[in-house]
Amino acid sequence: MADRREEIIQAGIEIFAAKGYYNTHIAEIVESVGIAKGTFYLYFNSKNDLFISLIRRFEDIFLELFEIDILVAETEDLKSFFSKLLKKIFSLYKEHKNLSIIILREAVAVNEKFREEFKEMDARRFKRINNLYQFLLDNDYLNQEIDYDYFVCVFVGIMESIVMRRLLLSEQEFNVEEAADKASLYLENAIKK
Amino acid sequence: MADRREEIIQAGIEIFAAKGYYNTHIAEIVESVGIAKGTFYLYFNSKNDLFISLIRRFEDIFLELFEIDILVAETEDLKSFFSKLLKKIFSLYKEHKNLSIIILREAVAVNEKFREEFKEMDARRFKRINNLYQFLLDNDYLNQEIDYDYFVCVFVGIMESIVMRRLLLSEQEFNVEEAADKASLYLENAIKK
Amino acid sequence: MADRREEIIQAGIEIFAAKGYYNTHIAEIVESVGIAKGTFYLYFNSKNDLFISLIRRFEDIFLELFEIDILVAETEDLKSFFSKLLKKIFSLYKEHKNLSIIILREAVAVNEKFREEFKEMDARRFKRINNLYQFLLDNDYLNQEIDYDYFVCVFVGIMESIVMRRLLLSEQEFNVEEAADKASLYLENAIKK
Amino acid sequence: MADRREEIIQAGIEIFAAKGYYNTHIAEIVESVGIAKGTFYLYFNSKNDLFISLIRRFEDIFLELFEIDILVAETEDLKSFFSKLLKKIFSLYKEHKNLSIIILREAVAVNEKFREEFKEMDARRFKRINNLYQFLLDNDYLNQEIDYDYFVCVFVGIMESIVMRRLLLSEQEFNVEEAADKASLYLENAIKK
DNA sequence: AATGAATGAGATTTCATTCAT
DNA sequence: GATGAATGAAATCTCATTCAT
Repeated sequence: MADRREEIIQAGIEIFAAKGYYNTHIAEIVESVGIAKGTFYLYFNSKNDLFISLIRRFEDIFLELFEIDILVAETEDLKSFFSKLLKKIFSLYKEHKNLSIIILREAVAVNEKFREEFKEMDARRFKRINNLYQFLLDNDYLNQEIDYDYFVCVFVGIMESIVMRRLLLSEQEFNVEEAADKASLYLENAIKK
Repeated sequence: MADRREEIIQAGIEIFAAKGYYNTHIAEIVESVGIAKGTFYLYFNSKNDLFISLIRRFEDIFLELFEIDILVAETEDLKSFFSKLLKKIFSLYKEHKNLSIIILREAVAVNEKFREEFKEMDARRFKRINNLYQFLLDNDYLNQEIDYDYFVCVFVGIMESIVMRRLLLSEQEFNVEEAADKASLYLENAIKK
Repeated sequence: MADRREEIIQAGIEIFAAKGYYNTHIAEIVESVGIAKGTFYLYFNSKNDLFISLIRRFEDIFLELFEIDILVAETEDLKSFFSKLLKKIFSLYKEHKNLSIIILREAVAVNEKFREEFKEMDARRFKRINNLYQFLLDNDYLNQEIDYDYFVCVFVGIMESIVMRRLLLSEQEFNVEEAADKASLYLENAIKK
Repeated sequence: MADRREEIIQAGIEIFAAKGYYNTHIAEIVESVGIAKGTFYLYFNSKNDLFISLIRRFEDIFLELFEIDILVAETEDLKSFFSKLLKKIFSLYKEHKNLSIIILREAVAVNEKFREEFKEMDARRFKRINNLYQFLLDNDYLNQEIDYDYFVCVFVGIMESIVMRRLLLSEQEFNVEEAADKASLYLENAIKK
């Protein structure tokens, strides 16, 4: 029986990703886990509450991504830096595909409450990307005309567009290596001096 | 009384954008228009039907965007080309902010049916961006390492990320000129020879 | 344009028979006639009113059936009497198949109001069959053990059962001659001295 | 609290019989049972579903009717055979008067789907009456001019006509003994050699 | 006479949540 | 902790009828 809460979260990830928030019913989740409806409410206050937990779960998992210290240490040039970073990012999205679907497709749409949650998470993410920006600045890799806010927008935009269209909406196997390679080429060109 | 159908569409755009598909109820739409519930169903078969109409409306409006012939004619260099194109794009998104919210935030999330509708539209959009790509190729602006699929991903990703974060999720006034300028700089650098 | 009222009645007969009272909508009737909804209400007070008119129409058409004087005049024996009578009856049902469907299938079911209308009609019909009964009695054809009420029940029951199962529910062509022949055999045997 | 499903079925039988399918609303059924609307849908998928269940219930109850083995064993002559059989039939209709109303009055009328359900049931019933026919044939009771299809039509027609007019549409107490006696007289005469 | 856009009461059905066991 | 029958507010959609033109 392990951890009931975790079982529910896993079922939630799978079903929310497959059907979307409003087309997922508590009945399905509890059936999938093999528990009674009442039991669900011992572990979560509401359907809403479970969904928020999934957003948090996403953040927990993707938190480590921008701990770039290790990357930095072993970086020789800008292209290989981006390539390594994107490989990590894409791999994580691929590994947690369902959770990614929930975040990229559902989280902003569902309702105002989740939107706020999402915006806060996005802000925290942006802060972390700041580390990356600082690193690039400090190492004199950055074209001085670049400004921070737009750099993050561009970086996240390219990354999410690839994840969305190559991984989530596509029926073909997502090739992490190739995607990282192609994208890093754009990024390097876009911002190098 | 003008055009009832159009009145309903306008109300739909506003309310779907504000509350999302599932939190928008026919009752609110008809109240907003000032008609009876039954009247709504004279013009649309269902809530679903109205939503689909909004997706189509978006496509109609944004169709012209990638008719780049005029742009092409008056283009001097790659940066000013992108800048002009993005100014047109961003202006249109800003002008149709609510419709944009519906497309970028709701359309993929609501349900499988809309997702299909959205994917088809996305495919048509990508085809049109092909014109842009061909133009760049023909004019020898493109780095030969660039491949088409990723170029479109990057282009759309940057564009949508800026629209999403600067226009839709931000509370501040969206500066079209600035956004087009910054983004075109990245794009030029990213793909020029 | 002939007679609007009659056009509506004809459309009503066809559509009520095909779809039943509650699955027939005024919209369909007026569309079939080629008039506007409002026009319908110039000729009938309500959907109900039209349906009542159809019940009356049935009665008008079937009224002549039990004017047996002519039959009586030319009758030689009981079997040929029944056979001739049933031939007339079955032919009329066949000719007015849709109206018959409405009476036999819908009229009792629809609602309390129609039920009353139907019961009254049934009573009038029974009275007319009385003529038949008197004729048989007067001619000393009837077994004395037979009583009137049950004779009518039996007569109408056999007749309607054949109409219902052979004409209305069956997909095969209804053979009036055969049906009249078979049924008259039973009837003759059942009541002859 | 006994059996919720059964309580709903009993309420359904009563109310459908009194008001007909389209004038019976879920609200009335649940109020009559004393449950909430949602509870109804725990036991039946729809109003339709409940109605189908009632048709099936009718068939279950009336299934035994044509198990004529016992009757056959104790039969001396044709008249007393019919009389006993009809007594059983009429008693059952009387006992389940409301269910009988639903079948004889509503089932064919409501809609195409029920009509199919009804036709299938009618076919099964006819098959069972075949046993009766065979018995009569085997015992050399039947006039050889009689053919099967019309015999069933006549038998069912007489029976249903009596049930309809004497039990369902009449306000007077239905006398089973008398009805069986009268009808069996007709039947015997109609088919005996 | 004829129209048809508009009405709105009311029907069926859904589903997150509760709570007595 | 676990259950699952029961809830009931609320949503979508229907359609006979009206009435200003």
